[in-house]
Amino acid sequence: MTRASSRRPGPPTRTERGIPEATVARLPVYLRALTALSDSGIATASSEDLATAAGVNSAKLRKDLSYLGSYGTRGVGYDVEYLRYQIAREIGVTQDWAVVIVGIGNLGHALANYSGFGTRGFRIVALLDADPNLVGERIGDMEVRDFAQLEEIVEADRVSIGVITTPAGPAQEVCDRLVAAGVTSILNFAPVVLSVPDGVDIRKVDLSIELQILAYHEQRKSGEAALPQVPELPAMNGMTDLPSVGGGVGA
Amino acid sequence: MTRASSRRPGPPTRTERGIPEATVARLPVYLRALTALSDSGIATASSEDLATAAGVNSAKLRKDLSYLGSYGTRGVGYDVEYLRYQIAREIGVTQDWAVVIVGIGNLGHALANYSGFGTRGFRIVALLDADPNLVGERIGDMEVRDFAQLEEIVEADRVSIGVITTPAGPAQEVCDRLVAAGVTSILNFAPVVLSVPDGVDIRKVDLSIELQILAYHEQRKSGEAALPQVPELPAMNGMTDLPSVGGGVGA
DNA sequence: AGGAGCTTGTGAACGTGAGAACAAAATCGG
DNA sequence: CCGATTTTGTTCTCACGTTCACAAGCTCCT
Repeated sequence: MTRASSRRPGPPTRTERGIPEATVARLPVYLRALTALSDSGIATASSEDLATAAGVNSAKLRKDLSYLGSYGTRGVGYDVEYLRYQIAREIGVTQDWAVVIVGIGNLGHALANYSGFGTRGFRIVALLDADPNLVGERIGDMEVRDFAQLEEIVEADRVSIGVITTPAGPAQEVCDRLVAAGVTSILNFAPVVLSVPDGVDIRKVDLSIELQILAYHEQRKSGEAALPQVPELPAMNGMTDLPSVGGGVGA
Repeated sequence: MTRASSRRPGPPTRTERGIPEATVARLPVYLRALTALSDSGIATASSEDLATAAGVNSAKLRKDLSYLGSYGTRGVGYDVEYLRYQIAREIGVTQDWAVVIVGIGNLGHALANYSGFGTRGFRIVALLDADPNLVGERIGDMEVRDFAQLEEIVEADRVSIGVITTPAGPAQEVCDRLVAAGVTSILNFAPVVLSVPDGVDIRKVDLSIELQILAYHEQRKSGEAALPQVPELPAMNGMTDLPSVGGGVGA
């Protein structure tokens, strides 16, 4: 994910279509905040209002928005609808993106059932699984299809985004097939590090990792003193039956 | 999440229990990589091996590990089991953390069904929902209980981590109840910005946002030229029926 | 018309994170 | 026992991200 085109010193490569990655990650948050404000019938909002709604501070928000252009009015604020459209356009959710979900286990099921998908810039065009027992099952108004059909589906529906909700084992193979079929963006829920060629973007969502990060901070809060300083050599006999940490929510 | 205790210049507050947040976020990844190596029967690994398995570069990995102490051997590498234990201890997953899941919709169901939970340092002690139709339903070997019982469950089982998988609407109220009951770490899947008092850690997982970030990059790849430069004033009549972007995988 | 009062957009300072490069320390072979 | 080789731990430098602070610009009131 080396996407910042760094060319020369100065501010982090502004203008000419180079928005910092950290800003890109926040644009969807602003978009949601604007949608909420819009739904409340609010027509204009200051950077302070928006920042509160989005959970960031106002300076950061203003700087982020400044990468897109000057869409505010000094002394007044931002027109909610107008800014919302501009951000949606910048992100690319004014058009619909075709998505396939591969791996219809618990999580794949949950995502497939999630109704608020089609109305948000993304359209699930296929649910795929290699398990013959699952193929044919109906979920909502869709039917699970055979993973073997991947290539023709990607071609027919111009799919550019794939979601992997398989267990860890087959994830890399599924990923390779997706890439070979022409998918260039992948959202991975399997607890493995996937490798993809240049030009393919990949993002990972991992429940176990999130929980472990919380656990780290939690440990700090409760027994700051209960934590032994640095036990140089823990009992070796206990090490083979450690809880097998390191898994994930693969299916 | 202002957790770095910055006191004076120099390297980012090393030693005395101050591990940079970016490093903390990678420790679980290393843990998983070590577990995989261990399962393959590999006893020793160099920083290069580990870095490859974890999907980072070796300099970063060595620096990250150096915050924990000197657990490697120069000229040799790291003892896989030993390092795994040290990281697990640092994160805090050598003990078991009690977790409650609130909101048993599609996603809550999926998480509840996910079997590989108990063996990884986290133990689901309750599935809660306010909907009487759901209360009593069996999922695996657990039964959905009434959200009203939250306080007694948190107290009885010393729950410190809560997972919110409700829709956006009730999420803040659920969050407040969790905090009031004594939960100090929250993992939020609802598509809203939750506010919590100091001392409570919160992390967010949001499918919509991940997809939107992918869409942004995807848009760059395909029509670099198809994208109009900066349309200053889009047709106003089209703006009210924009796809209502900004939702999430709230349930 | 002109000044008071807001609010944006941005330049500059600061802090954090990443990567290159190398000295220190361990093993191994002769 | 010593030098060659390997690999860690750490230092230094650069890039990135965040925050402060303020000039520029807009509206409204008198």
